Amino acid sequence: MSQPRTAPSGLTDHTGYWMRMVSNAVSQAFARAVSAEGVTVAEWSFMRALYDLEPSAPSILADKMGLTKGAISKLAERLVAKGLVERAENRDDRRAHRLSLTRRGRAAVPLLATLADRNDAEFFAALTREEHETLDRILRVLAERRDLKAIPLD
Amino acid sequence: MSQPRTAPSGLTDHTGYWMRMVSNAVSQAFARAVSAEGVTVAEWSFMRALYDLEPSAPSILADKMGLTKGAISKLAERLVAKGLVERAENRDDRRAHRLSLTRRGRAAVPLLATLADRNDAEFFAALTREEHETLDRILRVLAERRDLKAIPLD
DNA sequence: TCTTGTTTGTTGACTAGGAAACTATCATCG
DNA sequence: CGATGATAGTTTCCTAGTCAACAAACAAGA
Repeated sequence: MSQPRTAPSGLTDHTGYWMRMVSNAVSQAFARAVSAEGVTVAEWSFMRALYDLEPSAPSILADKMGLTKGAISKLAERLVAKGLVERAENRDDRRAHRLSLTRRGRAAVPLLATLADRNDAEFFAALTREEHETLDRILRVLAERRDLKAIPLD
Repeated sequence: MSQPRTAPSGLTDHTGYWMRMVSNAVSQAFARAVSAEGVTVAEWSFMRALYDLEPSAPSILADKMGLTKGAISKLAERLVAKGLVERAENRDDRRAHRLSLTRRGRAAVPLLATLADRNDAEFFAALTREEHETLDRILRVLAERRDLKAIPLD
């Protein structure tokens, strides 16, 4: 339909390409925003998850966030070092740890949430209300059909 | 509108969150597909760009792909090592190099394009034709408004 | 109980990319 | 011409993940 038979499809012919492009841009913009508060996007995500689930085992977080346990282990370590998260032993099962937010960590969540709100709003401001809703709906459909990790949370 | 005033917005309240989720899933699926051919998603992207633009300077590629010149430098090196890309000196300006696909590299593009087609089709099969078109349109709008690098290509 | 198997989390080796310092080349203006 | 500044790529250091090997703790059956 487009070109003579010899031209292979191009990058921009694929929805996945645009998806990656836009997704990267959103994340980068958000990364910039939260870096002013001294955290990364992954750290925000971790803290927000804990906010609802604490105290929670690393493996649960890994599942919710779609990261490996190795990644969670290191992420938790960074947050502990920053004084935003604390690790406690579990008396019943000493393999399992229990992670929770520190007072400081918990206090930071609403502020970061505000930044996230603002970033999202600014980025998708180019869309009409209807387009935005449609986009949301489609993304959720795709996520559900694919049984992507990190489902609910809230 | 959602909860009482004290609950900060959650991760899943943001479109950017779902975007990252879905985008990662598409990319991962595609990464698996192309890895069978011994290349990564970034390498495919690089090769596909060169397919249309060769011979091309690294800086141009960096611009098209939205990567830093450092990243391109390393990416090119990997592809040269794999025998898929070659680097030539530019007689006029010896700072600038000219990158092109080798015969093997060029030959691989149509096959990889087929894999990309299939991956995209499978992933978005959950959508109706209309939804798919809408999604495409919205993503392109967002990309353009944000003046994202890596515009046309084809 | 003890042994075998499973689960939980950590660690190390590796990959990929960004930021900034660095090198080499070119351009320009005195 | 020569100095100064701009430009093209490379390199180094850092962050952030994966994967696979691992150690510690638990579970369950002989």
